[in-house]
Amino acid sequence: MMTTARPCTIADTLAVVGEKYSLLILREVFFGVRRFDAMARNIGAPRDILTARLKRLVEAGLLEKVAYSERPPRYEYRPTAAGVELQGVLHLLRQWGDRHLAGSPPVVFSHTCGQELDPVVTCRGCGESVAPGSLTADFKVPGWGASGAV
Amino acid sequence: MMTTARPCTIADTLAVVGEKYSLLILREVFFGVRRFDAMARNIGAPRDILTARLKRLVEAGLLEKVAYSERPPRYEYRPTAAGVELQGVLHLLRQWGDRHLAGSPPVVFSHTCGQELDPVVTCRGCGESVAPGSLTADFKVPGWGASGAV
DNA sequence: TACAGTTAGTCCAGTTTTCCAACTAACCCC
DNA sequence: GGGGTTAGTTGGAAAACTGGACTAACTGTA
Repeated sequence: MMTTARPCTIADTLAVVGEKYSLLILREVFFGVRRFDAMARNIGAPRDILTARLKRLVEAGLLEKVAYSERPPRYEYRPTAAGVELQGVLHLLRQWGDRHLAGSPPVVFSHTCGQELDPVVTCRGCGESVAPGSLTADFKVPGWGASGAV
Repeated sequence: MMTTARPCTIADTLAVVGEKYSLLILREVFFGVRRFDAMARNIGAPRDILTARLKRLVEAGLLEKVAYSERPPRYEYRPTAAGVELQGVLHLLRQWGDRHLAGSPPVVFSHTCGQELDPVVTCRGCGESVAPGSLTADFKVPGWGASGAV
């Protein structure tokens, strides 16, 4: 009888950034907002929750806490390289919402190429977009499915 | 005084798929697991929570509930086109975890091109990858920042 | 010196959500 | 009739979230 959940990196990643507000903290940090008060305002998160989330993100290596004042001690939060790697997730979430939810986009991004950003997930190997059905899953853990198209 | 949170499509999207287990439901559905019991097992989610999440995802148009048995009435959950569009998010979350969390990947995906999938977010306009700093944000709502690099 | 303002939190009581296990309902197969 | 499958529902305890007030250590202004 199967009693544990599927071993899964997506679930593991969500254990780090899947709690309420965590991805919104990263959003703010990418917008250049790096201080506690401004984050609390922009996100609309309770301050104690924000404290807890920042702590978690620092521990997980997505943000680093940097002093910008000695007295009184004051810190700001900067994205690490690992944190920056999650920017794509935010682009895709924004794209999905802009496409499927009511209302006009509150922010538009322009790429250096001059075009408005429309993000596409591609395969690094061949450069083609990753279309549904273009993948084969190979499960490495016994009991959790064989190879199959996704 | 600013009292409301930043208007943001990312936050709006997370209101739909940001609750605990929602993205894992989509993961299962993409693996072809479409029935309640199997989802509950594979995700490890409480059954009442699963019920609530499935309801929400159906209402939001990400899944559709399709009868596969008349008597007794039995339904399965299939991804809609809008649901499938979120697959990229899962690929990126998995990639991030495979890179930054301990343990070896429990699943590996192969693209039709023959290579192991390493997803990259690119700009549809120019085909180049979306590197940090290669974007300019243009805020459409007054009071929420001017143009700036991201 | 007094006083308002800024910044980064902490604390608390009340509400909401989640968790877990058990239970129901409607079937099928033997 | 008994056991197995499937899709939920229910209820009580535990955990998380909420909003607001509060602290501490400054800065800048009059």
